[in-house]
Amino acid sequence: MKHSLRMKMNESLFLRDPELSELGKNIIKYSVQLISKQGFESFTFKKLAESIGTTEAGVYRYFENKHRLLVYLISWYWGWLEFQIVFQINNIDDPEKKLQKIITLLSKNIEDDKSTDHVNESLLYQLVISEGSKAYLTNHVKQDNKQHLFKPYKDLCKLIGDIILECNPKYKYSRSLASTIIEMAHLQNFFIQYLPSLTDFAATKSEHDIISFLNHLVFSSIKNAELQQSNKKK
Amino acid sequence: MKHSLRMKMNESLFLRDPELSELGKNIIKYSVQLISKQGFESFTFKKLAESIGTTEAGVYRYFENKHRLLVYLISWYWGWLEFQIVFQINNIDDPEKKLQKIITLLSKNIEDDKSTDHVNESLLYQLVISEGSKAYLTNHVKQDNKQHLFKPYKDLCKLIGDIILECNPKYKYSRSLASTIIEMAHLQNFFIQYLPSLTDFAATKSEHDIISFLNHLVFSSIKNAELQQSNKKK
DNA sequence: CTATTTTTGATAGTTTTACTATCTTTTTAA
DNA sequence: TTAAAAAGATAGTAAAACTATCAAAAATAG
Repeated sequence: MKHSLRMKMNESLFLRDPELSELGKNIIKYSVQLISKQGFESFTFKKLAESIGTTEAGVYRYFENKHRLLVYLISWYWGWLEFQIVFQINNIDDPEKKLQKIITLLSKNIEDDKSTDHVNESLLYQLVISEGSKAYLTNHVKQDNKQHLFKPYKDLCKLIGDIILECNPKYKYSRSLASTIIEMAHLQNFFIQYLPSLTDFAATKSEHDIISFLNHLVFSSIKNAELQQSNKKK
Repeated sequence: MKHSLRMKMNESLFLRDPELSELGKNIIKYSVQLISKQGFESFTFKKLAESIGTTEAGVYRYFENKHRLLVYLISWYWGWLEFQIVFQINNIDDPEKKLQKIITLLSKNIEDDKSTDHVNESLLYQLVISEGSKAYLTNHVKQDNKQHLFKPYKDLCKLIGDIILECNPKYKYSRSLASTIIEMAHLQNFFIQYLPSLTDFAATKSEHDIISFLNHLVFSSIKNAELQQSNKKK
């Protein structure tokens, strides 16, 4: 039997729920294509409307502006990823193994998930790598945050943070380490593709190197209790 | 005696060197003000021209477009920061102490440096925190990179990476760790200001916590030799 | 199964942004 | 002191980012 996965999205993100109509689903589908291929800056509702075969006004009925649409796509991704993570670590007891699994899921380009028809996760992963931080790097972060637009990201960060605490309940930087893992998995990926000299992986250009790096970084830090106090004194 | 510091900038960044005229210096000065206060997206050459008291065309004589101006400002910052770092670690022999100094310089909001008249470094630091990654998160990274627009960032990354290797010549991820330090010092700063639940520092909102976190993270990883091979097998 | 509501399509228009062009005046530097 | 370079002033274009309106089509409720 086939299962289909549906995210429940924050309603302030859209004017009309795009998952409830063909046009809406097309807006999602084609915006992922266009943004992942040409970048968010050169993406316009006009181009989107043309590639769908509707009009600009049609798109504006679903999304207030292109930034909201971007945040929608990215939130969708975080929600989807959290589900994948929860699913995949479900039967694992060892928190360290959980964390390793998470690092892998964050670092590896994913295949298109057939249970979500209108979203190509592989393209969406590239989109989140290149455009993800633009969701919050705006002068209206505070207002957006008040509307809980970043909840999926925060939830994921908390989930990972809590697993870090399972590994070492005395670790003091669980949230910051969690956000570091998330951001760095993506950013090292971006650097490998476009600015390889900012990484050590120019030769192989392999995600496995990112995974090794992050595992080493994360577990060294989590397991190292002694330094946590002493650094402050220096 | 007063010293004045002058960065030599990549000439593809501008059409006319802004450091060589009053108008040019004003473009730098006021763009830092405007972008750091209102954000890059709402920044326009028209607003800039108005606040300087010149015209849009005047600004276009110096910079091709606002993205080039942004990259100019950010490159200037990386160049300036590298100088600060080289200056401050000059008499330090212990590479670990050097690295600690660097982490501190990256994480702490800086005071306005009087040796650079037309640039307010404190504002520029906020600008780099919020807009820094927009320099390279574009669909024209590759072309920009071919024009060496990101050289100052890469140079800094190499500088830090080399010091990491001084600490432990066998450490395998010096570049990636260096870019992680740079990015995270800024991003945790951003998160503290705008999305504190992504950090562990919501209570104190203090840069010192970021410094402690990064020190712990970095030195745990650098000093932990054993894990470097074993993780691959898992 | 028809009447009513909702959604979409088609068209048009406004304001702002991102630029380009041109000409004149002022400043600078040989 | 004169020519070259820079700055000021003005105008204009193309595209982006919306808003508005009205008719056609589709969904749905009674």
